[in-house]
Amino acid sequence: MIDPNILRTDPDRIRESQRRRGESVEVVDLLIAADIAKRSSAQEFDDLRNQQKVLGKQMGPLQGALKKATDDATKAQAQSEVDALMEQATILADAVKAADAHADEVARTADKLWLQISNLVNLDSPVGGEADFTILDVVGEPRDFTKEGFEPKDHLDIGEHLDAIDTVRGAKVSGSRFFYLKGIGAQLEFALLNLAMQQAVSNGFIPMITPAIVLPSAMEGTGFLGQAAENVYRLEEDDVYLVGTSEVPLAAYHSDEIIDVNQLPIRYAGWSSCFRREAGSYGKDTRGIIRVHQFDKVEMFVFTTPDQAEAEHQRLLQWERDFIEALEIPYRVIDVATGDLGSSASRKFDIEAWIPTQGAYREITSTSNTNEFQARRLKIRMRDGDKTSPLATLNGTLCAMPRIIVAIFENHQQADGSVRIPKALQPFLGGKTSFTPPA
RNA sequence: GGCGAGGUGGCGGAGCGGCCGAUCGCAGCCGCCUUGAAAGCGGCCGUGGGGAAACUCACCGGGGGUUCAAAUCCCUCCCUCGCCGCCA
Repeated sequence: MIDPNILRTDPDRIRESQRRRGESVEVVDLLIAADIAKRSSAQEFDDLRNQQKVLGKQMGPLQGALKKATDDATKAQAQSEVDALMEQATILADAVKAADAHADEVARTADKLWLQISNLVNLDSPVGGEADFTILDVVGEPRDFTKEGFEPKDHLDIGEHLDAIDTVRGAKVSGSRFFYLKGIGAQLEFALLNLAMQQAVSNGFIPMITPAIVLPSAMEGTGFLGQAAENVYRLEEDDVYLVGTSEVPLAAYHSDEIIDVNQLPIRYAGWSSCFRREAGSYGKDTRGIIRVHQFDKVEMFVFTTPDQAEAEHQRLLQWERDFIEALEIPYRVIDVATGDLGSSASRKFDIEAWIPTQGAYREITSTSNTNEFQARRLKIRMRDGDKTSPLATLNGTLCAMPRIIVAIFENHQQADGSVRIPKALQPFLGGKTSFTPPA
């Protein structure tokens, strides 16, 4: 959620953000009304409760006096005082109960509306839908296969030729959009994991292996139960969720905590399986492993101060670029448009790798600045002197396995069907320089 | 899965149903003392909401209940620890 003060002092900023996202603007007005109602009903409850407490404080001594009374006159006197007080208290108790129930209800309404407000978009983000991104940079030269004299094969052909990817058996065992990484394929993933972790650690990240199942509070807190909910697997029986990214367990790791500002930034590199329902993507990327229900990913996640968030966002982007460049993959960087940010991000940069057989750049990493949005929901604060305030969280993909493997296979394939191994990866593959089919 | 014990402020650890947002110790902060430090002494020392402020309300694992009044009694769920069973 965003700073409630903005709602009270500058609601137009929120309206503008919602408008740029293509989301409800009316909800802002509903929320303003609900916010006022919430505060006034809470005030009513406070007052009544205060009266009840004041009354309650008189009750003890009075009953004590009643007990100690020896003669009938004082006893009767005390008794009548107790009775009168009790009568008042009973009436008040009902009023308190009613006010409490009302305040609760009103607060719930307001809270629910708050969850419908997405993070404030960064005003520098391009406005529009999925196609309205701006291109920030293009790096590397796509290979000219015509000039090289052969037709590039797609990653699945290559993967099958190398006996590295098996989607047929994936589908047999688990259904469509599941796959096996086998032999070279599995080794490649381990090599990528090690390269990614080595880079992350040298950049000050703490490696983390996270749970892949989380409670609703973690999902809610990271903002994945809004529009993104349809893509989340839920285990009904236990009321838990499979994470679509380790961003969720990493963000929630410090939930309900107050972190000393001197410890920031805290950087984690999380490794976990990721699960996505891919609802509403029927027919898209049905071939190969570009869009799958389960994959592994190394994710960078940072807790920092809000004033450092934008600079950190640039650093995350740079680290993503470093990794892609180490793998010698041509790519471009895009500034994602407001309509395609997701509810948590204020700004998002995607890196898209060149995929030769598609003649297109396809998303392989994504880094988001969520400012204080997730931290507010997850109650993660920082202590600066005697002040506590929400901190900022950011996330960025370091290495999403299937898509990186796709990019490596397609971009580094050779005419003879082998795949060249980029230098940076060779130390993690026993010094091997190319992938060839198993004997 | 079964039985037992327990969940209180950064940590430890109290808390007859009203005087408890909570005694005390440690850690931390400020001051005094000291050439400096330690010790000692004095003070401060949870989080959040509302309010300009005075002040006020909420929170003692979560939720519900009893009561005029709940950290304290009842129900329920969760978690931690111990033992047993089962499985890695």
